[in-house]
Amino acid sequence: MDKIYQPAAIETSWYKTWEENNYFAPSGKGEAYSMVIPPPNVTGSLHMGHAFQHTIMDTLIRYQRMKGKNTLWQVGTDHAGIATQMIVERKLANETGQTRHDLGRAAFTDKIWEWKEESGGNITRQMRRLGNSVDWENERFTMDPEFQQSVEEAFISLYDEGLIYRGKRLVNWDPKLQTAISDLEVESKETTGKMWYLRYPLADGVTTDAGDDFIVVATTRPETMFGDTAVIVNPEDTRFASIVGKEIILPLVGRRIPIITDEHADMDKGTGCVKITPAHDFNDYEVGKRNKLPMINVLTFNADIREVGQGFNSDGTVNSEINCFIPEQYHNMERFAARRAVVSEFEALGLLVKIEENNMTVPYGDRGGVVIEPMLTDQWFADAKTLAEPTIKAVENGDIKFVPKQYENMFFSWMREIQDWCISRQLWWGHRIPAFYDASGKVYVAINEAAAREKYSLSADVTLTQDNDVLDTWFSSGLWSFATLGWPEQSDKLETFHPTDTLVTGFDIIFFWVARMMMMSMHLCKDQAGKPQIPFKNVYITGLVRDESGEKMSKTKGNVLDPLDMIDGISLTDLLDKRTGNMMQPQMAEKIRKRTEKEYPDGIPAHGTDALRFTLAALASTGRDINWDMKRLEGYRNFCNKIWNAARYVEMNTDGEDCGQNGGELELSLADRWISSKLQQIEIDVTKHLDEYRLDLAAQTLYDFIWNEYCGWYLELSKPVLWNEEASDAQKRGTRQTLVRVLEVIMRLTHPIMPYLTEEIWQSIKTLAGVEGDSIMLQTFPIANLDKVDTAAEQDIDWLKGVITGIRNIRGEMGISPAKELSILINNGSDSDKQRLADNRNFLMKLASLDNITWLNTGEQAPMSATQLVGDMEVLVPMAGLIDKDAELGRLSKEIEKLAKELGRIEGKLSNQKFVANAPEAVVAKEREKIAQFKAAQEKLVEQHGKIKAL
RNA sequence: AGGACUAUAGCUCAGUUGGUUAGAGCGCUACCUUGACAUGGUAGAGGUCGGCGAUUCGAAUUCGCCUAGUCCUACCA
Repeated sequence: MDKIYQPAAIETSWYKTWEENNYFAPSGKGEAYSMVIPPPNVTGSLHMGHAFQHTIMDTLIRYQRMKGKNTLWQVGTDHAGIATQMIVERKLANETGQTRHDLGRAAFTDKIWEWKEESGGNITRQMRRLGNSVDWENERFTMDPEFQQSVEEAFISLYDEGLIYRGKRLVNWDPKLQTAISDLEVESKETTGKMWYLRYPLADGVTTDAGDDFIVVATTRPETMFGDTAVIVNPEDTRFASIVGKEIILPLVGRRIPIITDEHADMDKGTGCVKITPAHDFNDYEVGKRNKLPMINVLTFNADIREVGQGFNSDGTVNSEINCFIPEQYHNMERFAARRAVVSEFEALGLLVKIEENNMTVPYGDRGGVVIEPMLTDQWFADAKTLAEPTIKAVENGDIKFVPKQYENMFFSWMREIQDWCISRQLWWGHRIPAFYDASGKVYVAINEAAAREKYSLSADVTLTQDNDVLDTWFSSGLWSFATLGWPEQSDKLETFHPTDTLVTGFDIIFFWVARMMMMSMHLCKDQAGKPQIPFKNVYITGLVRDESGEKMSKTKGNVLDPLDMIDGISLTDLLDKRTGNMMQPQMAEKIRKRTEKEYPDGIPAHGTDALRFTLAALASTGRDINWDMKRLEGYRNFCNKIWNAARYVEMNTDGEDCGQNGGELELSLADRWISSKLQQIEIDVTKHLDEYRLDLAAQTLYDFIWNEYCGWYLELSKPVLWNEEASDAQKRGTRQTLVRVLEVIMRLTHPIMPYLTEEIWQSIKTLAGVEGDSIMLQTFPIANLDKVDTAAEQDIDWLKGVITGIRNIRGEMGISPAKELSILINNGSDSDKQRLADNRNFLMKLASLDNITWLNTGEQAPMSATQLVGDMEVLVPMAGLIDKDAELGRLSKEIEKLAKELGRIEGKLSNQKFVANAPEAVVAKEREKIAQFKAAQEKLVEQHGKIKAL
């Protein structure tokens, strides 16, 4: 073994071995345990968030596999409709200047498939490097023919049940991408806008009670006024009661529109009069439906003003009666230009009353980044309310649990208010909706044209054309948990692995994905008894991985870290290229460059997969975002090195030696019994933490045990046995065996988090440890054996540590070189101290670097010494020639002061009658014991202080 | 506007049912190339647990209010 841990050398080959031997596939034996990966975008690449989630999932699946479960980690990728289409459109524009319309639908989707082939391997390569033990043989892609079929089947059956419908509705429309999007894809941004107060003249010479021949309405979007079809006032509003039922003449257009009453008008807001534009505002749309108002669409699909509006009745049918006139100077005007133009015209006409600054939130498309328009279009919708109902119950009654639990509230509040889900998208990349239309526009839903003809008994002379729209990406990923297992076919796999056990994902897609998967699964999947099947039992919600200053990682900020760069390292030049290359806003490049040069002047060194995974696990406290800390990664890289070197030590001392594999008498030292005893508790703790998704605590437990107990104390304690020529074969055998077996168990305990290092070490020591097997990943997870718990040994070692630490403290504080061998004396020791001293003399001499220990009997005179107390026993280091008087006085004072402070606190407590009366006896007794002990110690130290001072 | 979460050492974070001398890593100080490891070892400094109040014999932990920050949902004619 090399002196320095070199991760790259061991990490590349083991993954290949595992994969080639098909260790990742379900074993077919034991209880099932399954997870699905949240399918990443097929053309994307993994970021730190993925690395984080994949580490958690891989740790869980490796742990369950080692526990003997029949494990499946379902892997695959998502076609990610809008995102992928945008990437390829941009690429096309950059390379040839063409748009997708220049190519046509078929040629363009071919281009996307090409791009998928080209870049789709990226993710899977990264996952392999991260050590993810997914079932590659059953990799799925949401656009695979089988998956496609599942999607169509789901759509058709929901349609046949009346849970999917088509209709003309107001939807969120992205004018840049020219598609409908769902509520969830809209991001609200806070901005300061303006509110314009406009005068609408009353028709027919009517005046208000105040004597005005006009009313005033307020709006933030004047350009939509071309589509106004009513003005409302509150039915209770006496100010306007007299003009209800009268009409106004819409300026610029000349259309007469009615003044009606509706609850929506708030008497205390604005002027109390509200203009209603049902085709361009969600509230107005509702008002329009309630009052059967016509709707006039005045915008084109890219949100310019139309030449003539489109009139509809409130039920969505065409209304050819209504006057849809739009003045010529506005034709094809961009929406914000039109806004300015309308305002100036109102001003010119003397109809602009005032302008107010107005804080408001404006909706933006999360992909296109432009302001969303409510747009009246024909779309497909899913009846989310009906679908949501059983999922709410499933969470309420605990069939599905969220970790951490507070996300359940978030889930409930959304699900109980859920709106119908717009599932059609005007894109080319995705699952084309299996719906066909005849010449009259009548719709037929079936898997293909032939099926449609048969299902609806259509004669051959009816021409059918398929719907041009595709389904929302989340519609298909909503089927992920069961469509990947073969649904709608009732496959064995589906039966074995569904519902899955744990879903690990980010809170940002609880609504997008988690909730949808629950709705889809519970509606479409039934168990044998016909009961709706949940997609998963537990949802582990992870936080976000942020940069060191707590900012979200994003390309535009230039603070993105690629997990592979943590693993393999990257030079500054390459890192700069990566961060500043191919930017949407090149002006940011210089800033990012400076920032990167400052943060990583030498690039990023290699740390290895295991260190990265351990770091992510250690940071994974539930319900909290992670601020990435490069120092932490370094620390855990050092931890890997520590383990590596401990293994080297073990190998050096056991390889070719008798470790008792073939029998022979064994004598275990106190240290051997102690470390074995401690190990049992660690096994219990790690198991508990992993079962409770506390990977951070599991990692912390392992770190502390391995570094401090095993390496820090036990390896040191093994030396006095192994290097002692007087030790017997049985003693050496006992220590060697303990050394190697404990290490072997540690490797298995740690393997789920750090697969590579543990496999490498395990392979080189398995024979010495007397175990057999091809790979650590197929070994059993350690189970505590309580027979090995040895409380006496643990107490003895605590005593030993106390003596050693006491002497080291004197050395440290007094500046005595560690190389200087000391003669110490023991005073006021009990019989058990004497026994312990006799048992542990070797350990003590070696670890405290002593050349002599003298036991003082009662009454024997001790030379002037520095003193450390271990219980009542005094450990004395003679001062002569070694210790400065003032330094020792200082040290003693410090100790005395500490004790005094503590004594004051406890005495206060005990003098409180209420405490003594009310606190449990054990607590009071404990305090009394402490006080006695501290008092005795204090007295001794004070006496010592006095003696030295008198010198 | 409603809700959730967070606030503990210089930094990043643990602290499970109230009783610990409040912990870890990194950083800092001093000393040390001792035969696994300087990606190391030993010792040490550093905290009125955001503020106020309540409950309790006892609060970092429970409750209320406040402050600061993050996020979500809704509304904004």
